[in-house]
Amino acid sequence: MTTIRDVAERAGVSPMTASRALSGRGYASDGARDAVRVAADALGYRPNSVARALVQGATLSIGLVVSDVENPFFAGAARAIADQLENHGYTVLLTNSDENPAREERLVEALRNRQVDGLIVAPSEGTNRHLFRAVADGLPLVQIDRAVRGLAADAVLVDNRHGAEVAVGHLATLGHRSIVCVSDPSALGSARERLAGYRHAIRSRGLAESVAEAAGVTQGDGREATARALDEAPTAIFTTSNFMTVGAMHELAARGLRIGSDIAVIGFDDLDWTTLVDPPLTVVAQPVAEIGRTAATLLLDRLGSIPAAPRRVRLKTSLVIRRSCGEQ
Amino acid sequence: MTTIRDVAERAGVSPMTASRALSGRGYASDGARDAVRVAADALGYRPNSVARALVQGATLSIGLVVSDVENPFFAGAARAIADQLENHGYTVLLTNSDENPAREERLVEALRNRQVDGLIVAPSEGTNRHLFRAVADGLPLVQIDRAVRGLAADAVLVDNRHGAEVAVGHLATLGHRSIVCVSDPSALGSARERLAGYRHAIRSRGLAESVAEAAGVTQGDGREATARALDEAPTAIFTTSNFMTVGAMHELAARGLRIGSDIAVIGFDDLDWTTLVDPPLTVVAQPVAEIGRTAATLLLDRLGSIPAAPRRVRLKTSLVIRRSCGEQ
DNA sequence: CTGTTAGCGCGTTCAG
DNA sequence: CTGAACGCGCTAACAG
Repeated sequence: MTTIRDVAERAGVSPMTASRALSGRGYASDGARDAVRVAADALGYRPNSVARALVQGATLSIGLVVSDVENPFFAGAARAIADQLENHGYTVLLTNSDENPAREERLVEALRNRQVDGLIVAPSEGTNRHLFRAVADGLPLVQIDRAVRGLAADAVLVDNRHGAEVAVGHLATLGHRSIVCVSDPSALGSARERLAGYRHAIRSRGLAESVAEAAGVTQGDGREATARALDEAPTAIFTTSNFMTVGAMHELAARGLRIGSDIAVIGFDDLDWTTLVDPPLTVVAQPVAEIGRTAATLLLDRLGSIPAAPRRVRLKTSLVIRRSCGEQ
Repeated sequence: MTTIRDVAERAGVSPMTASRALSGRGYASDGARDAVRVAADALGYRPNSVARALVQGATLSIGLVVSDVENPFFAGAARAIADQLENHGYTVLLTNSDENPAREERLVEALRNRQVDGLIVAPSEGTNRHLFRAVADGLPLVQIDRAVRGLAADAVLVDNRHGAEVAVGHLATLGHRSIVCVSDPSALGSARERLAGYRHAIRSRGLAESVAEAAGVTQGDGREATARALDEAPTAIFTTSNFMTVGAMHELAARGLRIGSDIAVIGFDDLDWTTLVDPPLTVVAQPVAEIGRTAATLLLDRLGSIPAAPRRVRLKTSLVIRRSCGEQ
């Protein structure tokens, strides 16, 4: 490994001059600058960010904790976050919590040991003392998709409740009176809000509510919950996330129920394939990339300046009407 | 920030004893060990991995460069890689190259500056001198999905050529004589191999080959290529990747062509939704998680021992027959 | 504009 | 089993 000393020596200057010449911070004569650059090039010098981080107390890296990058929602957010942060010189350390608070705690601790300058987390429900600790220690933290109650940290969310209300309202307007909700575990903040939206929409219309709550967040859990939901012979299903939607569709297909005619479906989250199925799916779309970009921007703000009051950004969802409710 | 000195002081021992007690390496009396642990707990001590990395010359982090985490194939691989590496104490630094060699080079350099202990890369086609440099410098490197010619590094691939041959053979057996291939840019090694499989299968049967090569790797590119491919009025389409498949299906839907009856389709890569569309898609499935696990394992091997000859692992694909070719 | 000194937090090395 | 000295590669702070 070639160090800055080697470069300085070859260029015939002191390490400090070399450092200044390369970093561009501080003064350096043009001559020195050139000589150092030439030497660095010749030697294939590669600055050691670890050493720099130790002395400067900043690693230019940020930790990202999602529940699962395989979930297209989080993959999309991760992508947008990484792009935005990389533009500002940061690197993203990616981890998956699997919605497991204990695992999340281990990950957050490991990330903090690595001296990340900030954290973006989709908090699992459970004990989140590690997040409170992080905030208490002054570590910039942005939550996405959900927010921990009482945690004084920024959060980027969507109008889950409203989105669900609009979806259920759409179903009701089409004449559905038996609308069931296939929900992620209500422990999740986002699921809870969507559920609340469902409930409010149902009640305000004097309909009977019926919720099948999944045991977990996977497609399999969604399918199992759907199977239960179908006992009520509903005419419409509202699912609270993409994995629930996939699970529901598998169960419907297995039972030979035709979407759009036998039963209406609205899912939360829009994906590649929602326009590929027949009929194309009506969904509540989330602005995934914008969520990621916003989270990154909020974090960069905090990284760059004095702590302000925690900000909670609610982005808009939109009901994308296609044909899975028998529309048209 | 509380350092190991603070802990040592509180425990009434020297920093060295505290270090030994906490790391478990080297001798430490039970008394000292306990006192140090108590002190560390009380102070909320968090070891500084950056300082440790500087002195030990190892960061316990590895860089992952994929073309796009939003691609479910890479998301799945990334997930498996992260899981496996985390089990061994490593953290994954995630980056997206967008199949852009210049960007890939910047990312690899940035990762190396951060002193990653190893690299897992899905190499973009183009100038890969940065990869040759990395290998020359002795940095453990594992390639996934594709391999750079002449690069002495491990690689985890699938039997692309064979997979494509089997797929095209299946179509031919069903009586198709006009089979078109909607291919990713042939610059990509994986696409090239799949294309070669397609060509071989076509030629060995005396059929006419017809390839529509996409301008890029996105769905949009796939759709555009499909539009061109359709000019030949083929009876079957073989696509070389999941994004190509999505693009093709959009174009077919737009033209009102019914899969399975009007035209047969086989795609490369199996995904959530392939069983949700009607008819369900016949595909060449890749063992995504196994690819990731294997890559991580190869890397861990190199991290742990003396360099051996580069290994090239070819994992098996499998033709999953469903109903998009009019089967059954 | 440049060089010197000092130290980031830890672990290696070597005496005790 | 424990401690003291030293250095990892770099830059902040100061002196020149």
